[in-house]
Amino acid sequence: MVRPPCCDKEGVKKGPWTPEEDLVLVSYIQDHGPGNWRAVPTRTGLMRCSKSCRLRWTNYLRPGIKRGNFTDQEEKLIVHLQALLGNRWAAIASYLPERTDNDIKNYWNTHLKRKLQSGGDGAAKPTAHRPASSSKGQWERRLQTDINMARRALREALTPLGDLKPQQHDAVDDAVGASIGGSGGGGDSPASSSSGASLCSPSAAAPGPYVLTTENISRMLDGWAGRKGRGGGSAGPGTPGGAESASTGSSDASEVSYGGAAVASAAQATAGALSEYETKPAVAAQQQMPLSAIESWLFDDDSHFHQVQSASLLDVAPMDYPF
DNA sequence: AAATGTTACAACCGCGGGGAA
DNA sequence: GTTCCCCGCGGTTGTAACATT
Repeated sequence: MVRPPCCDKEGVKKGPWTPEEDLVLVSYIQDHGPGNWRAVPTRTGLMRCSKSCRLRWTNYLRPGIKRGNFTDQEEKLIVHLQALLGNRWAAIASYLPERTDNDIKNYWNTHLKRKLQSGGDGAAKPTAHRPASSSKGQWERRLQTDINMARRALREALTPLGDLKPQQHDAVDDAVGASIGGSGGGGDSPASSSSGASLCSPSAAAPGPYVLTTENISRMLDGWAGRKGRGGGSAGPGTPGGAESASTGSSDASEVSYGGAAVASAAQATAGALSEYETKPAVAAQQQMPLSAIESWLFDDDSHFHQVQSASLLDVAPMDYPF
């Protein structure tokens, strides 16, 4: 078997993607669906390696991505999940359906990490409680306490989403359910973390229709058309359409002015077609996993939490988050 | 207004796992 | 059972945008 050319080979372009490249990629995926990334560069003629194509798609072009500011809810959720799961961004991303792992990772590194460091110092780093000198039993007890506290914190973070009773929290449940269904308890959600769960796009979910596939893509393409029409682009090539700037503070698509109608409508069609590829697995995942696992984990176990807490909290510094 | 420092984010790199041959 | 390929993940880097001096 001859190994096909790889990223290192000459002629492979690197750096920011141009709108044209994005368009090529999107239209290819429209026709063939995501996957088989290896074939994408050769079939599209893109001078990019397969990895780069996949990354561009999953982190930027994929329908259902919310860009722009993180809400307080999201922020808290990330902090709690990070305490719970560590730097497993893909797993964390599966709880935030419209965010990519890369986005979350970046946000953590730029905002949250610093916040935690400045606000809470050592005490705010639950995963850093590595027992240098404590006995194994103590360590395990401590770990268990951390887990329970993180669990409780997560539950508290989730609760305001709709003053949810255990059966009512749609958005969280959808995300959580899908992710758990994919991960099978291990926490890792191999193929689904970014492509599966994020596409189950909780239309019923919390704050408005932030990310429907068509809007996302059409905004992007609209931006290209707009800039082209205006004669070039001042926005960086890596941010086609300035989707994020258009959506800063609000993800309401209605705020975006649509200039390039033709391209935008083409994009609508594109996104519509894409949603076929994208939503099926997500729906399947949802059907498989009726998302009760996290619920029971968060809610049913509360009594146990109190037991553990009262037993071991006395000698363990509580996690406190500075926000 | 220019220079410098800081922040935010897109993209790259290397590694490991899973599946097919 | 082994090898190879593809894909996904997490860490890291590069750079544009923004803020400060």
